[in-house]
Amino acid sequence: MASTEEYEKNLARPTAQDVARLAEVSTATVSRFFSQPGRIRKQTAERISKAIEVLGYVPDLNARALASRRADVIGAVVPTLENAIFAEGIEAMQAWLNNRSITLLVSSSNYNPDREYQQVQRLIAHGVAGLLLIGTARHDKTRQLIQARKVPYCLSWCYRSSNEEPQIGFDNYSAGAAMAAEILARGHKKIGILSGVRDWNDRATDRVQGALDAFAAAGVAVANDALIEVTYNHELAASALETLLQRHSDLTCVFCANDVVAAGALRQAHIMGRKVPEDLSITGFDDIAMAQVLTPALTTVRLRHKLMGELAGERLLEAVELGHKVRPENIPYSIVIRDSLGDCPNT
Amino acid sequence: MASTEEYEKNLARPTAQDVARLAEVSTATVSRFFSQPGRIRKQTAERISKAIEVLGYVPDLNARALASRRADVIGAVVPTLENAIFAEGIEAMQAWLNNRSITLLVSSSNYNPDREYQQVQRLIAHGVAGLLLIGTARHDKTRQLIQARKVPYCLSWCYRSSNEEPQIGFDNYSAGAAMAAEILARGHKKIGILSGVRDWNDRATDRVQGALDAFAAAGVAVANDALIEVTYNHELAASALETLLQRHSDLTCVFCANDVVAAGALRQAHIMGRKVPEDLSITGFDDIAMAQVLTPALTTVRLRHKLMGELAGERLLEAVELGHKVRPENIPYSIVIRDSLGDCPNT
DNA sequence: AAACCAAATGCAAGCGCTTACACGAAAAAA
DNA sequence: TTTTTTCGTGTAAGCGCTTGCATTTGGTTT
Repeated sequence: MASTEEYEKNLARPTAQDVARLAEVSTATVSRFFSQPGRIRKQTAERISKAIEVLGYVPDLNARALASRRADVIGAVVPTLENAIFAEGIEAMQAWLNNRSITLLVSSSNYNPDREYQQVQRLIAHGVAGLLLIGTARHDKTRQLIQARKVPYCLSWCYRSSNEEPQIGFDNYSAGAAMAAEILARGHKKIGILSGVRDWNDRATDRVQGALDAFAAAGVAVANDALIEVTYNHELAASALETLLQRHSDLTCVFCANDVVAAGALRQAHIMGRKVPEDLSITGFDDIAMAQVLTPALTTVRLRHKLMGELAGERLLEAVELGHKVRPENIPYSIVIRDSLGDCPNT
Repeated sequence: MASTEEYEKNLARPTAQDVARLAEVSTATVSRFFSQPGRIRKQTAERISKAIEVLGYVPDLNARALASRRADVIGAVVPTLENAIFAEGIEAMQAWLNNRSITLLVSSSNYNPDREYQQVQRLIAHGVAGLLLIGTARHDKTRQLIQARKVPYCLSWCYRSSNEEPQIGFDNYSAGAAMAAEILARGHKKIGILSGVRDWNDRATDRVQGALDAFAAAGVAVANDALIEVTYNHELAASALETLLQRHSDLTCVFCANDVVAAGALRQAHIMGRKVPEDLSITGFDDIAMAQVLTPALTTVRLRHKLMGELAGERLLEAVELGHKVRPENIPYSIVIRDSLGDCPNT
């Protein structure tokens, strides 16, 4: 029965056409009801409103995007949502955008530039009006694609003054140096570093380099084999700390490039019977929620991930609406002194 | 200069039309190049392929969705990505779906049923082919909307045999009881509970109820004021534990309905000088990554969040393609015994 | 009451793609 | 060879919406 099918279909997905018919107006008016409600006579608006209600009409955003040549969607490609800093930032950005009825389309690259390119392509295929990317390191073709499509975009979680591209994030280099200064101020001379994987990751690179340079400037040398790279993972960090202490049992402080690694290190230090901070100091980076609940509570660099997410939403939307580049922002960090960093025991 | 504009526009967003022209075929063939590559002569396919490459063509998924009446998009509404269990599960689901070139559109309800309804509406407006929701508690109108649009959906992170709807998740009630059994097996009689907020949250409700019933069945009463509800937050959990111990200083074990709360409790116990597990045992729920890095390492219920995410992706896609309901799955949990649960000290 | 002017609506042409249906050519069967 | 199939492709009619332009409407002004 074609008629039954059709009836059911209409029941299932009422269109603007249906609304128009019921409200006795044209589809143009229904369309304006959404886009420019002020331009519609109150009485008409009520009829439309009632028709929408009665039919359970939900506008088709795909059709809208196609017809209007713009989508109320902004895209983001993060390395992974399993990293709490990205989850937090993205969550905040999404909340901010949703309140302005724009959709955030998120996808993950798993720290892989090839996948990032694919995801960017996919987001562009979805017609995103703007794009949030993480960090500065990526394939040229990714940048080219974005520029060719003239999609407003910005980099996030990073802020390198040397970079021309719009960035909303943190100066990881300087933050790394600042934490190093705290460490130096407590008299530490034998220092180890647990870095994140720096390949294709400017945040990890800058954090470590900032610290390294600060140590060097103070005349404190960090041996090559006193720096170990670890992927974002507690257990690997734990065993890395073990290696570090085997190589250099005289370390009094370990600078960790993120809180997850620091947590693993903290755990391992405990297992190895090194009291933190009495025997060994450990510092983190990011100030994720877990940092303050660890024992001892983690001294770390606080980065305002949520603020960053909101700001990114705001600036990206602004750029989309005004049609210019994203206004960059260097978001200040701060050092949170808790318990895991103490004075150098040999002093 | 209209011609310049047009030129630039064409440069920026080549269409299937442009590809067709360059490859000297019709747009129908270009379309088939994507949807049924096997049906195209190799030689033709190569011309199209080259044209796509040359122009940097990216298909417009909005137009595709409109014309084909189906979108390669599945939607999910989670309470929040800041909760690591959801971040993990969604990440896994997304990875699974992306590998099959379907997009996962995620949004957050912030544990608010009204927002959940809005988000579902938004996802439907985007034309999602399937929908993932968390838990069983929601507004009726949300369910009605989904059913009216005939969108395949499934509930996740929960599995209640009493529920008719397709679910892919865990039997929280029974898992709660299982952990309670472990606690009872170690001789604990004075037990406190740190629950999640149970209102509109069936997972928290079931976990606690399962434990409560198991305790009762063993003749162990949990005083009304020995159960405190806490929102998902370390600090609140810490102060809740403090309250709990003030009210009942003789507690030997605290059952926590999630790991984040357990982490806060662990921290607070340390601050209050109660040794875990010698003086006080604490159990968690979820087995998030942090659980094993805490000191002492957390005894908790392991839920396979990633597996759940992948399975949800698989089953949802299957349901979309085959046009039937989602095949449900009760995913087994397990108890992970680590250090935070010990024998009752008074034994 | 006529004349005028915003304001409110309708008309209709697409947006970029998919997909019956049709059709000619090549391959298989007769 | 002729007749069927099969295959590869084109034609063209939309999908549900927006929007420039034309038209109508209702309220103001004279």
